[in-house]
Amino acid sequence: MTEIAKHFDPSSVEEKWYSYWEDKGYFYSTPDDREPYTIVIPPPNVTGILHMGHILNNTIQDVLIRKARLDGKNACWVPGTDHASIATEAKVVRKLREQGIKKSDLTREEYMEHAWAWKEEYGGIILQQLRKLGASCDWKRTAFTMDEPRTESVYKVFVDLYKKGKLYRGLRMVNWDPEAMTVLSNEEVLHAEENSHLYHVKYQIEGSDEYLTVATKRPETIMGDTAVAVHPDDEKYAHLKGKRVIVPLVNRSVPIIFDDYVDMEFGTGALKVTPAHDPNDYEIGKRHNLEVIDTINDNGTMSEAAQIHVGADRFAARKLVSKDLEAAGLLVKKEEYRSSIGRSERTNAVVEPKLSLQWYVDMKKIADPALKAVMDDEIVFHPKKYKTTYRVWMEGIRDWCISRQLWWGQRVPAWYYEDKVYVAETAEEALQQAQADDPALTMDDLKQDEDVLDTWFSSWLWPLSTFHGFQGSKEIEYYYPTNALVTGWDIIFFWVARMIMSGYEWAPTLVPEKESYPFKHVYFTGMVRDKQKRKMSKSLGNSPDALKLIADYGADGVRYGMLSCSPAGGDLLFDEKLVETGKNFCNKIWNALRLVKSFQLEDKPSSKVDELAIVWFENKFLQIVELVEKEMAQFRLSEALTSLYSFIWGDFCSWYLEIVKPEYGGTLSKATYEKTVDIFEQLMIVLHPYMPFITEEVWSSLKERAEGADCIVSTFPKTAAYDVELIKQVESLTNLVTSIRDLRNKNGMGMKEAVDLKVEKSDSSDSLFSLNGAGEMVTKMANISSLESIAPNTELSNGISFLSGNDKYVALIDKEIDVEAEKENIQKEIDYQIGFLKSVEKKLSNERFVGNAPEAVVANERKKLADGQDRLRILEENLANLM
RNA sequence: GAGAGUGUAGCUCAGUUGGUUUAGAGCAUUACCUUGACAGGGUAGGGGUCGGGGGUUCGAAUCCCUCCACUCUCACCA
Repeated sequence: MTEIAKHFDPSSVEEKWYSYWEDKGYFYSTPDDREPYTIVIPPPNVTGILHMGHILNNTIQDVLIRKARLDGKNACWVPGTDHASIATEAKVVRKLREQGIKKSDLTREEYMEHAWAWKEEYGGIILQQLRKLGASCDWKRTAFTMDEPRTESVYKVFVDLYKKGKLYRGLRMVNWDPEAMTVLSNEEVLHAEENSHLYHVKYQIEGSDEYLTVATKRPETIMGDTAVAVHPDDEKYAHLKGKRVIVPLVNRSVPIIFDDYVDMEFGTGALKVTPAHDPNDYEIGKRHNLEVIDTINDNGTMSEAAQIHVGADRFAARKLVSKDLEAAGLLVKKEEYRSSIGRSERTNAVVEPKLSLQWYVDMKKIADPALKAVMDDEIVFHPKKYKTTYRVWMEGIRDWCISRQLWWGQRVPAWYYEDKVYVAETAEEALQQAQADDPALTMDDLKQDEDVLDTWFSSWLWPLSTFHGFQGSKEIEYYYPTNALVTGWDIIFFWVARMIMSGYEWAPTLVPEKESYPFKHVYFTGMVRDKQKRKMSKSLGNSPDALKLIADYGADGVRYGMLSCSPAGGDLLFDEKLVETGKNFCNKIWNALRLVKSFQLEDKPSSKVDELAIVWFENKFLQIVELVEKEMAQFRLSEALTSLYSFIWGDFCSWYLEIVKPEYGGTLSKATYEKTVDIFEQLMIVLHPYMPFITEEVWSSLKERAEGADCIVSTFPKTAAYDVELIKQVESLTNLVTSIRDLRNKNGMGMKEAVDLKVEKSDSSDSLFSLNGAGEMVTKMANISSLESIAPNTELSNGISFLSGNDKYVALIDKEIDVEAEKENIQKEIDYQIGFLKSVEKKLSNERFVGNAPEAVVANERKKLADGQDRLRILEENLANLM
């Protein structure tokens, strides 16, 4: 026998098996006759590195994929990365700045060269890291949201939507990020309450000494005021009808207008109107034909139009204007005020409302089928509660601003000539369109839109574009729709909802024979938090280094730890302790292998005990397989893994192996050994999706195998009927063994001290011990010296009586019995039984219960009563014997 | 402002259409055992009136109402 190391060493086997699997092509999928099982990865940022969220997310996907593979399906997990327009651009700009290069000094082409170089250098690191986790992705299919097929898809979709009138260019109030200098979608703005001030400012009424006081959070926008508004029903201001006020500091005369929007109760009931820098003011401005004066530059500094403090940052300007107002005696008061501030998700800059011309998708025109699909469970959300979240958002859906003032991304496929717009997949097509209007036009006359598209405008096509759906590939007909999507709930609107909409928008034409939804199930994972429930973040430094974790505990240990604390959709509190449990579990399995391999074999028939252990375990195994299948079908992976953990640690290691284990120096029958290897092997298959490396390693160590007969491609056991009675009877035996161990414990006896066990004759004890091997099993496991059946109420000296199930046992021990302690124990049990019987009797004496409850429930209560009475009687006898 | 969710053992959570021995698991804790797979092991124990109150029901952790506490999402009045 070859020497097996005492501890499992993950590092030595993980790399070996991963490259073996890859070499064998087990991860690769091509369409064939089998049923497909498809998952597309939520593409991580191309320049990102593996963090805990990725570990969670990708472990779950790998479990699903490996299970499908074992189920004989054609499993295909498509990996890829996202170009992450704004995030990557921010990183590239920062790096260039560090090198002393300003983005504004570069041409678009030069900049893109730098960006691609960055992508080549850092891009894909995360995909290497996923391999360390054991992710069985089909790497040949690796996609990138900005590669050629995906870019082509984006252009096709843009043109298609434009032609269908579902995409337009419009002048609107947008969310402007002055730091990234781009517009943001509503979803990219995060609102939170922050401390600020409310300034009360006096505006002089033109041609009068009277003043009107308005309240504002943003005095720096005063220079852009083009009206002051009050409520039409507000009596305090009724006399101002037709009057005008002088805007402080810039001395502009503006009208006093009357508008329902104004809340009479808030502040002074008078509102300064700045149509250029507030969405509501903009609406008011439209209603009253007000001038729009944009006083803030794209970078957040005051523009020429502001007249004063030109060039100062908006927050500096706020202080300056406040001082100016105070100096002019126009600042009535400045009070503390708490209000919600919108910040850019990426740069954290305070978002500036701004009037701008951008491209939008008209979401109301594509939302309906996507909403219906989820409401009707055509697409199933796990957990269900996100259906409501989804519904509310979809019902109130607003148009999606898709253009961004960045360079890293897909450039908007629109070309302009004077006031005409030509939307086309290529410049040539755009020119053709233009020439239809004016044949004299050349390419030089057309100017392409400077903006790029939102990253999500490429990733929302992911389930279609990864299979080259827009290129007319046959593959999509095989793989679409995908089976499951596994992602965090935080991107339900950014990504999940939009993918569903894109599925229903294009699948009907791209794959008309297939269902249109992009995925059947959506498994929303929670956010990974630390033990103190804080979000894991770089700045807090509370996020463990994912790779170090894998190096320290092994990929299987990390996968175990991550899964065992991850209820679907609920946030999960990550604790390194759990990963340690996973590592210990590997070690336990490893030592079970060591034990099995250490058995000395002999060609002899299996013993009765062995036979009982084997038949019991085989039945119990089927029960667990059924449970695991059920749990996995409901995406309760954490529960399935826990079931397997206790089954392997408890039933297999603590019971099965201990039962068949030969005495020290003894031998095991070859037949039992072979059965044990079969059992062990089956356990490795069911555990494989969760812990792929150790299972493959153990599998390969258990016996010699034919080329290609590997655990990863074996067959998951089928569910089948099992003998529930047998399982129960063995459970009675293990309970009996436990009772005897407890008895030894309580009497300070070691495992080796002699115990003679007597069992009182009864129908149930007869039945239990007529089970082949039952007596031998108890004898071996509880290490008793003899086992005998006795007639009820036999007098025995120095015996301790106890109950197991409903049967009375007496243990004769060669030791002084602590009578008082024993009495106390029995009395405690008696008290419990009395309490128990009371509750049962109460139920049974209630006529309405007996009359109304289902017969089975009543019968069960009667059995509970009878059993309880039996037990109470025995306990009382036992107590009496001690007196 | 609107909506959703949560509250069960010291901690993290199960508890699947209301009924299966007067509530379960893991971790933590306590006692003991342990030179023959594993001290990262084993055996056993203690610990909860299921957030409070009310209701429906023969029967409620589970359904309804109400209150309390916390979390999240969306929308926002200067």
